[in-house]
Amino acid sequence: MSQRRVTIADVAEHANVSTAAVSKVLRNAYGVSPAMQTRVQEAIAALGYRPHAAARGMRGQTYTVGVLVPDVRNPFFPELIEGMVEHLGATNYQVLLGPGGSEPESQSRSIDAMVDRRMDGLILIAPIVGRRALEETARAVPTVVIGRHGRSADYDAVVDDDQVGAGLVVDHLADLGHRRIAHIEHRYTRRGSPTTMPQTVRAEGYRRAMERRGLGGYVDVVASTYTEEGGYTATKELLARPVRPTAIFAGADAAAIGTLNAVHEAGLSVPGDISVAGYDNTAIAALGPISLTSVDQDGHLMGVNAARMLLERVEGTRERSALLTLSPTLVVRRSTAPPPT
Amino acid sequence: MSQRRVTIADVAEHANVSTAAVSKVLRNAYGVSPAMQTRVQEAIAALGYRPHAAARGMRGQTYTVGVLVPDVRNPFFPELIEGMVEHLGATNYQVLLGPGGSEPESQSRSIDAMVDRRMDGLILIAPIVGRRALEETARAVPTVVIGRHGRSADYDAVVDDDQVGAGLVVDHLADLGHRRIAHIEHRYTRRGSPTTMPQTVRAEGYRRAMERRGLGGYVDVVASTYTEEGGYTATKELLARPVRPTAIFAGADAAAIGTLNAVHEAGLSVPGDISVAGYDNTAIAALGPISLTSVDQDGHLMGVNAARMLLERVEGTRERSALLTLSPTLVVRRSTAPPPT
DNA sequence: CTGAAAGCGCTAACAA
DNA sequence: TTGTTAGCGCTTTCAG
Repeated sequence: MSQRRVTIADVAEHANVSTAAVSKVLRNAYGVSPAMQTRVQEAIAALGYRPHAAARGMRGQTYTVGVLVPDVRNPFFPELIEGMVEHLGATNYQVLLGPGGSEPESQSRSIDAMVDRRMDGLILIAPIVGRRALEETARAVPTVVIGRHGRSADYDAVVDDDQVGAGLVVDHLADLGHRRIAHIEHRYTRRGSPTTMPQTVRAEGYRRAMERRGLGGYVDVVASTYTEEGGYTATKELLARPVRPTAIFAGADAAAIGTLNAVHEAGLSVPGDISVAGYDNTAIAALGPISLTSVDQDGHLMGVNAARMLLERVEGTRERSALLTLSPTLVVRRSTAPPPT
Repeated sequence: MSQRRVTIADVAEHANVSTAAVSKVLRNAYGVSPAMQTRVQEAIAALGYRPHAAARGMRGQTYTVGVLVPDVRNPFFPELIEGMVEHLGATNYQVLLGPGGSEPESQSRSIDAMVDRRMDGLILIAPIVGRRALEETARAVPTVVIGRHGRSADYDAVVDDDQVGAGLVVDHLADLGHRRIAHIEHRYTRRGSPTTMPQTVRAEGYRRAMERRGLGGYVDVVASTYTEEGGYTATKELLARPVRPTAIFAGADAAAIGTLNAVHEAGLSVPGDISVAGYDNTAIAALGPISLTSVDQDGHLMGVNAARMLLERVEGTRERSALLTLSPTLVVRRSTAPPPT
C-alpha cells in the first residue's frame, strides 16, 4: 500500500533544519527568520508535505471542527452547514460532520466520537442530550450549541427567537380571520430539558400568541414529530375532529409537507378549505406547487455566526460564554388565506 | 477547562495490569485471560475510560470511516448516508462526513483532510476529482467510490446502472406518445474523466434510448447543473425554443424541481402541457403536490453495500477490488402523461 | 533565532 | 498469558 508518507522529519532534512523549525513555520509561530521561513516552505512544496492532523492533535490542535447533525434529511441543516463551511473555509480549520441521529443515545455517541478524535471545537445542532452532559462536553472542548434556548456558562449558543416566530404565524392567521388555528408540535418521549428545545418554545409561543389574540379557547396542539410522516398523522387526527380547524400551523416545514399531503388526500384544498403554515422556510416551501407560508430563520447567518463564535473560543480571543439571538421573519405564500365563509 | 482525561495508563494502574494488557482488551486481541478481561473491563467502566481515537491512529487504526459528501443539499445523499450509518453503527467504526462542495478543488481538500486525520477508510460519493488523484488516495487508504462508472484496480465501486435508468424514462415517455423529449444534463466545465460520471452516463443513456426508439432526430440536451436553479435555467431555455419539447427528463430530482417551477411560472401545466421526469426518486418526488415520475436507485442499499465493502478492505477480508452494479426502477407518478394533442 | 530532547496516548514487537 | 520497550508524527519546553 504505497510508500511511506512524507513526514516533518523529511522536510527538516530536505531543508537542513530541525523538525522544531518546520513545526514553527507550519504554525506561523513566533521566532523564525524570513530566510528559514522560505527555505522550509520550499521544502514543503518540493516534497508535497501535508502535516498529519491526528499527530498534531497529540500535542497541539487538530484544526478540526466537529458538527453534530441530528438528522441528515432535515433540509434546514444544509443552510447552517454551508454557513459554517463558508466561514471556516477561509481558515486552517476543517469541518467534519457527525451524523447524530434523533436519539439522545446516538447523539451522545457521535459527540463522544468527535471529542475522542480531539476535535478543537464542536458545533451542536439542536442536540437533545441532557443539559448536564452538554455542559460536561463543553468543559472538555469549546462548544457552540445551535437552537437550544437558555444560556449556559460553559457553551456559547446561537438561537432564533422561536417564540417570536410562532407569534408571527398566529398573528398572520388571526389577521386573516382564523380562530381555529391548530398547532403540530414535535415531542420526543425521553427525559432531558425539553423547555429549552425549539419545538417547545414554538409551541409555547403559539399558546401565548393565541391568548394574546383572545383565542385562548381555540388552542389545539397535537404532539407528533417534525417529519413528513409526523405531519401527516397529526393532520389526519386534526381532520377527524368534530369541528375541523381552519388553519394548521406545523412547527416545521417537513411536518407541513405531511399536512399538505393529508389535506390533499382528504379531498380538501389549501388554502381554500384549510390554511397551512410551516417553519424554517426550507427550499421546499418556496417550490411553486407547494408555496408554503413559513417562518424564515436565516440558517446561513446562524451557521456563520456559530463558526465565528466557536473560533473565538478555540483561539482564546473570548473567555466568557455568549448567546446570540436572531430574529425570524414571516414569508407569506399561497398556502394561507382567509378561512372559508 | 476540566481535569486531565482518563488515559490507558490510569486504567492499567487501577486494574493493576500493564497498559499493553488494557490495549489488548480494547481490541479483543489474542492472548488475554478471561480473568484479566473482566478486571480490565471493570476498571474501564469504573473510570469511564474512552480510548483516544487520534492516539490510537498513530500506531493502529482510528476506527473512523470518512464519507465525502459533495453537496449537503442533495436530497439523495441522506439515503446513502443512512445506509452506511446503519451498517457501521453495529461495528466499532464511526462515520464522519466531509462536506466536499461541488468543485474538484474543494473536494480534494476535503479528501486530503480525511486522509490526514488517518481515517481507516473512505467512501466517496460521486467525486469529481480526476481518476489519477482518486487512485492515489485509494492506494493510501481503502476507498469505495459511489456513483462513478468504470472499474479500478485500486478502489471498490458501487454504481447504479444510469444508462438503464435513462432508458426507462425515455421508454416510458415514448410509450406515452412523446417525441420531443428533452434532457437536462449536469456539466461542470473542468478537466477530469467525465465519461465515468453518472450525469454523463445518464445523458448517453438518454441519447441511445432515443435512437433506439427512432427518435434520434429529437435529441435535445441542455447542459446545466443538477440543482434546482440549474433545472430552472435550463427549462427556461427549453421553453424558449421555437418548438417546445412536450416532455423534459431532468437528470436529477433537484433539477426537476427547478423545471416544475419554470413550467409553472410560464403558465403551463404539468403534465397537461409538459411531462416532467426526474431521477433519484427523492422524498420530494413523492410529495403529493409534486408527484414526480422518477428513477429509483435504492440509495439505502447502495450505502449499506458501500459500507460493507469498505469494511472488507479495511479488515483485510478481501484483497481484490470489486464493482457492484445495482439496477434502477422507474416510479411513475402524476407528472407524466400523454402529450397534448 | 535555532535545535535537542521529551512526551502526547496508544499499539506492536518482543521478552519474560 | 503477561509485561517491557520502542516508537507513530508532531509540538513544546528549554538550552544554546
